[in-house]
Amino acid sequence: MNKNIFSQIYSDYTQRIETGLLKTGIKLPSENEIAEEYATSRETVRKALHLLSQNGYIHKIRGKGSFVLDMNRMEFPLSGLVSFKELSERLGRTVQTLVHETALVPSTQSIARQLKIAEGEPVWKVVRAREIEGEKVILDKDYFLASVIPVLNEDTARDSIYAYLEGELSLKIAYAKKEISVEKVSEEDRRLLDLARDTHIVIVRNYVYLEDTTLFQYTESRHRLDKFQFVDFARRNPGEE
Amino acid sequence: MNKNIFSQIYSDYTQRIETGLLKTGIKLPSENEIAEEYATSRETVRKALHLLSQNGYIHKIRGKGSFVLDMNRMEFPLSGLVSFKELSERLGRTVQTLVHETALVPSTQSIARQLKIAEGEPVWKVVRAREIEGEKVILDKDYFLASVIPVLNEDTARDSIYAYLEGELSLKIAYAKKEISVEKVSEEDRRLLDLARDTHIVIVRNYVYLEDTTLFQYTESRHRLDKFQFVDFARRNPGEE
DNA sequence: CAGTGGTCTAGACCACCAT
DNA sequence: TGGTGGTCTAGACCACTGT
Repeated sequence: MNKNIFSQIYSDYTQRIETGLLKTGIKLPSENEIAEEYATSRETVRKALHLLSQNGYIHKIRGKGSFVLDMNRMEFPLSGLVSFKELSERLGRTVQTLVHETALVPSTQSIARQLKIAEGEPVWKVVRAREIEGEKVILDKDYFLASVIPVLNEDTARDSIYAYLEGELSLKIAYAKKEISVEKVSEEDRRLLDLARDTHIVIVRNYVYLEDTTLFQYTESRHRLDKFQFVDFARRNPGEE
Repeated sequence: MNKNIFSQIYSDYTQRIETGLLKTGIKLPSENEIAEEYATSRETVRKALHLLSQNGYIHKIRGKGSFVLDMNRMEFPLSGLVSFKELSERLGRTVQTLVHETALVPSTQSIARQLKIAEGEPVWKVVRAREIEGEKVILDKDYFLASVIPVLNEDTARDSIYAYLEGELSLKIAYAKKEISVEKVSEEDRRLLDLARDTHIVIVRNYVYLEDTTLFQYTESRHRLDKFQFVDFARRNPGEE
């Protein structure tokens, strides 16, 4: 797929680790051996192994080697930039998406502030409820810059907007900022989700940026308390000690 | 401090960005210029810039240059491996720590499972309530492998255990796994925190590993709903597209 | 001691952006 | 066209681990 040697090595190993072909604790071949195997230089191999290490797949120990970590990678509900569709496939659960709204609307004051645009500038508003095993537990409210996305219909909203953006529009998503907090349930939450007597709801605010640093999407993902989980892997940085 | 050239460059720039000396949107010198400035090779500079990019300080654009990002770095309450003490200093708030317990105890079944040790193996148990602006809103329950930490007294618990571990014991913390969820409040929560009529509480479970992949600490950080916030920065990986 | 990963070099070629 | 970052090379030396 990707012609870069280092990302080929990276995905070869992520695959082997995710499928269980390489199990927890297993020692990888040495950097020199992998370099020889791929007929490349050691620095290129190191680039791939560094990425594996950053993402919690392996841990490198000087003088010893690189070892596969056990990070329960199957349950990464919100880490990184993975979309709901990809997630539900990974989890293999009975999930369904109910699209409540797909419309091109002028941005409200609140949304304009989140997306750092002028009030009234057009945005695509998409409201979707996520049903897991028969219960509506997540409410996703997405807002996309209309200047970046020409058309958006309900079918793509039900399927995967990200596949459409990256596939057909070939928009390049670069990075995102996520904020998690807990707030009081709104009237809309009560109407569109199965909440019983809940008083609070987890809110994940997601700001997504393109390669050219344009902020093009703001998402508010509202999760019922008992169905929320977030997993994060972090490494100690050089500057922090 | 650190004799590595790349981490020197890294911390030079994190400092300049954090202090506002380099503001959002500013273009960094080109990689060749920085290399010349530090009398080093371009690949070494690239290593530093890559780290800056991974941690949300800058964004690199091919053909254009590297630019400082605005990631509101002052409010990173839980990202990475930063400790409460470091945080409170950064936030500059009125914070206080109440140590409720500092004891060497045999591990219970539950704790033994979390730390993957045999039931009964000795662990240091530290229970601390965190008071922010007069309200007790966070309850931290730490468990450390006693085989790794010989002594631990209440003074270090009140100050910073991490400074003690990394400074005096020179333990090297390598990575951590964090899990965030929301659960029902416990009787202990009610006793040690200012909760009013809250029914739920945010729980951050933190598993901390050393350089040799030993799991040596398990922490349960229990946050009052309204005082909890988590911020995360994520980049798109090569394998994900 | 040989083998491992960690850092660094001085080049090279490519893809993209501005002019 | 010249400048930028992205990838890659073929070496070098160092720090650490094992035997």
